[in-house]
Amino acid sequence: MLAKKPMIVNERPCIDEAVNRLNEAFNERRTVVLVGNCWVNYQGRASSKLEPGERIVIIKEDGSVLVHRSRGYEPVNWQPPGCSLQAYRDNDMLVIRAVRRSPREIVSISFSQIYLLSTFKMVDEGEFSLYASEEDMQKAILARPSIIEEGFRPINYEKKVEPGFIDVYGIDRCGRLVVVEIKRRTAGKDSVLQLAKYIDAVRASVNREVRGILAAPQISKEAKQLLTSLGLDFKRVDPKKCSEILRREEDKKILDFL
Amino acid sequence: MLAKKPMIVNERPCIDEAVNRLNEAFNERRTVVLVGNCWVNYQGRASSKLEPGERIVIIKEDGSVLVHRSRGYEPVNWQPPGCSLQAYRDNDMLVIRAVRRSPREIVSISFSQIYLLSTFKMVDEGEFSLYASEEDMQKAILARPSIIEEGFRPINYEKKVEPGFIDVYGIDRCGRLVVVEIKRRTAGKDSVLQLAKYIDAVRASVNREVRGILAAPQISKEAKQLLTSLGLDFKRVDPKKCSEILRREEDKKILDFL
DNA sequence: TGCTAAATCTCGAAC
DNA sequence: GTTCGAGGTTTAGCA
Repeated sequence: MLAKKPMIVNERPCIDEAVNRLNEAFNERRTVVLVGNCWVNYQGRASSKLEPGERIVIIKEDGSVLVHRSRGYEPVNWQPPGCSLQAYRDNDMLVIRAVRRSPREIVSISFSQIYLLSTFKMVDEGEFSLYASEEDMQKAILARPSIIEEGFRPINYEKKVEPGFIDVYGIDRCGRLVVVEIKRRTAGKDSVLQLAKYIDAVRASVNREVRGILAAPQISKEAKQLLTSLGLDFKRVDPKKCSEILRREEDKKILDFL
Repeated sequence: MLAKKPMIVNERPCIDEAVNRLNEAFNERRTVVLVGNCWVNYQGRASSKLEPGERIVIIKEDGSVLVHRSRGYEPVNWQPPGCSLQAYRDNDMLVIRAVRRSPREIVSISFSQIYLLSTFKMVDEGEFSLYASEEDMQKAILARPSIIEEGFRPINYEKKVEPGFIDVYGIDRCGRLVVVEIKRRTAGKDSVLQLAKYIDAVRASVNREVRGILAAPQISKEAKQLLTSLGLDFKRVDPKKCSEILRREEDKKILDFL
């Protein structure tokens, strides 16, 4: 929190004070946390109406708006970043209007009571890193192809074919072409169909035997059946082990460099 | 806000006070809003690390946890409803541990500074209604089949075929079978392929002509091309008009009942 | 519980 | 800008 722009906390502010604080916050791109009794209307891609009740509203410096109820992970109403904000009094209500262009969407929040209003500037340069994404799994397979099977040699990745991109493309120990489809979570039928589409595309362009391998931590029962019926293979690949392998590969590179 | 369990607001509380307030809130299932400087670790389906910075943390009465950065709609870290919560002191840090079983996941939030801590009970019985979902569009088409085309007669919906469920299944004015695939938003190539799969499944089971209609508010250019090349049709259907039609049908039912 | 399909999905990257 | 794919997706519905 910047010392020169400290946090402002108001308990049970009157409407006019809240209007001033909010518009000041919108102008200065301060973050807003608001707790109170409100109802919400939304019109845009769909329409919704939320009857009165006590909620938490967060308005961020980038213009994103979140209306949270007492339960659940998801906001009941929201507006993504970049919308224009306005607060005003309407009789005995505080109204916040958040408008997004393209697609045009309007969220209107009307407060009959405000229990808490706080505005502040958040300083946050901290880096966020997520391990074992699908990309990490791909990197790990390229760095250590034996994850797929002994003798597998990648020759390409993100290879473009008609329906999309092949995660990893290579040759097995017998010289057959291999299309590898990677999923970082349980593979479903959609993954099998995706792999099948890629294989069809490859078969249409080369006159050789083409194998398909679905690499994922798990596979659903139905997907397994479909995969088998199509003559394709499944290889269990653990995302955690992939991130460990990547870490080791990074270490190796540093050693090689020294 | 219940009068007997009023909102508690602490600005810059010390760690021990925050620990007490938090555990009290967890026990009493009070909602928590916390603003401060923290770092976050996550381990579960994946792993993540968030370096220190100022964030907003919301902990709801159902045990859901949200860590929000200064920007964006999505929380950077979270825990879905039903996780077990614990707050404790670790040297000069306030630590909040949120553990979920099945899948086992742990989010650990460590605060070096707390600017605002507020706990309260939210009373929220307000109803939420969203208009014009895909289901509403389906209902509207069943109630007024002419939305699709004159002479269209539905004979089934959510009909099971091998790859999934056909939204609406019927017969056109010439007696040809019709498979209708509904999308409440701009239809893409995936929608066309989904429709094509259903049609293939129907064609495999009956020895009759089968038409396919994609019903959506819009269709992407690529999807339109694919659709045309497959000899299928597109019918613009406005979700808003569907909800109006549904409303009128509801009115009619009430009138019929009276 | 597990799986499937939808979402005001969001978000980011590629075209 | 649009389009496409991934997500710790979440959520609801159903076998």
